[in-house]
Amino acid sequence: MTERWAVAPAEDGGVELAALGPDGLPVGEVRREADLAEAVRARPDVSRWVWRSTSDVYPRLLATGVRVERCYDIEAAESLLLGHEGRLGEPRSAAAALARLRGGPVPADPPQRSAEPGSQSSLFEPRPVHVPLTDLLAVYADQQRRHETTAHPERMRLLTAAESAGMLVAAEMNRSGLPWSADVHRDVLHELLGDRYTGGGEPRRLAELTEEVSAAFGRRVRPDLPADVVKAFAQAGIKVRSTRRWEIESIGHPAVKPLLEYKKLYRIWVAHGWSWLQDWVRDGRFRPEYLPGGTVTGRWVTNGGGALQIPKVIRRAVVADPGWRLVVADADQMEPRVLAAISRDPGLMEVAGRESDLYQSVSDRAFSGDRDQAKIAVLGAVYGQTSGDGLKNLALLRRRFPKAVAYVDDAARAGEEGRLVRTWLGRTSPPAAGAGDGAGEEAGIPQDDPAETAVDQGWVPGYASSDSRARGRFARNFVVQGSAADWALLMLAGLRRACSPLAAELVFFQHDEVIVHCPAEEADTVVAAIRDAAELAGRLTFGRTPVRFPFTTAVVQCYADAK
DNA sequence: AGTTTCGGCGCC
DNA sequence: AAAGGGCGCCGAAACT
Repeated sequence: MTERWAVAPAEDGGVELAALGPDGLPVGEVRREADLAEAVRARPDVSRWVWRSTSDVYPRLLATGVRVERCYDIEAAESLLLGHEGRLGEPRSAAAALARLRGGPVPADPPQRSAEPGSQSSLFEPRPVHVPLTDLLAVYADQQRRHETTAHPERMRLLTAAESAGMLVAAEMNRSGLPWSADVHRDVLHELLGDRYTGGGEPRRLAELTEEVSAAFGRRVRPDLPADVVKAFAQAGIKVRSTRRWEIESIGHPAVKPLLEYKKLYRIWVAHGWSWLQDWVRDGRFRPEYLPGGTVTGRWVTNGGGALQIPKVIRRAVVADPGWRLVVADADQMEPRVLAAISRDPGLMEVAGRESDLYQSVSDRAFSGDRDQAKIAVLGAVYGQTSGDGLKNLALLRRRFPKAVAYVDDAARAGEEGRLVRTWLGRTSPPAAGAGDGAGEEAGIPQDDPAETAVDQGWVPGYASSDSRARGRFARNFVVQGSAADWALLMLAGLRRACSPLAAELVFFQHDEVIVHCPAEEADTVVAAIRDAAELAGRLTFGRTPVRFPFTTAVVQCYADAK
């Protein structure tokens, strides 16, 4: 049974519904019913719901305990299709898509809401322009057509389906939250920072370190002010350009040690300290708001709470409920495995076809067993390192894995030349600023005069400007990081499906890592489900490939115990 | 006074 | 000689 229906909340609080045929066109009349959640609950055989926006509709369903199997998120798809068409930056709302279809004035997208601690998802957001279901269906039909005009229609269909699945996962995780012990968090803070208040505001330990730094310099220095620290070093006869860790850690000065300690703890204090706890943790759950596809590469971001940057020491506060466990799963060397899959480099596919440590295998083949050098080389190839050991090692890498390096080199060249690059499934890089025919430009902003721009950027004929080199590095990374994000979406979708008959819940996702919260007796099932989802995602995303996608999994009560 | 940018670091 | 990619967060500094 693969019934597909479209649904749209109506302006009067009711709901519009339509059954869709295999061709995606409505079958029969649009129906009106009184209640969104009831309408969906009454149709358990529907396997895919087509709607404008998951973040608009799905939280309302979840609030009444209704889950759906699959959806098609029209606005998420619009964004991906626009991107593929090289028109990223044009408004992506359903109302805008409709206006483009009908030839009316295209409304700008509503401004992005900034983070608001504790806000219950998107329930109270200002309403977007309402699009009646019949119009929504016109946009949907047009999108189906546009899928067919892409380079790989079957991949694009998979991508919009996967992004939609990600939207479901995100909405469910937004609701469930990450189990969080405020008591443990406070213990950690006290252990690291000491008492919270010492008159001035800094916790005790930071105040002590400020004294130590000042004593070392022989004058009052505020370690949290880079300008002050640079000046203090200068007065001590040491020239530093900044106070970055890598720049000052090798300096032989007594202020360095307490200064670095201060920076580390200061970071914890301001980003994940007591006020963070107050703002983001309620009823034993940390509830960030996940935004799938929030980055150009398709990686997720979170809106507030910094959920994707939880410091290792703070992870002690992530604790399973009594009788429950956290299944923490981390994909092993995801990016080079993805590079193997997309480049089809025979040598890299061979080492990525094993579950054993990929960097070790690469180093055995090309770096005389020096794993660290191999890892630096691989990551340098993916990130576009242009100096240091990475560059030297890149030559070794290129000799053994020519197709893999050529793949990212080609992407880099495309980026330098201002061409678009795509992930394996077709997510597309944004056009370079000032490039293209103006379709992707902001209205009212004139394009730079090419000659003037070239002068400004120090462009010399025959050489890439620093700007174009930056675009090259971006594009090089984009194809790998983005294709990895493609794969991760499919993995998440599969895992979500496997968990649906269980009590287990997905509670955390961070690029290549997932956490499932489940009753202890389900843990083994979940571990197996993760492994299966990863392998299935590999086949779905990349087709037939020898590349394996192993996970390291740990069944723990506390996140910090997983490493 | 309010808004934007910068510096530095957290995560992958 | 030479800046490795993607993000979010915060306070301070710089701005309007």
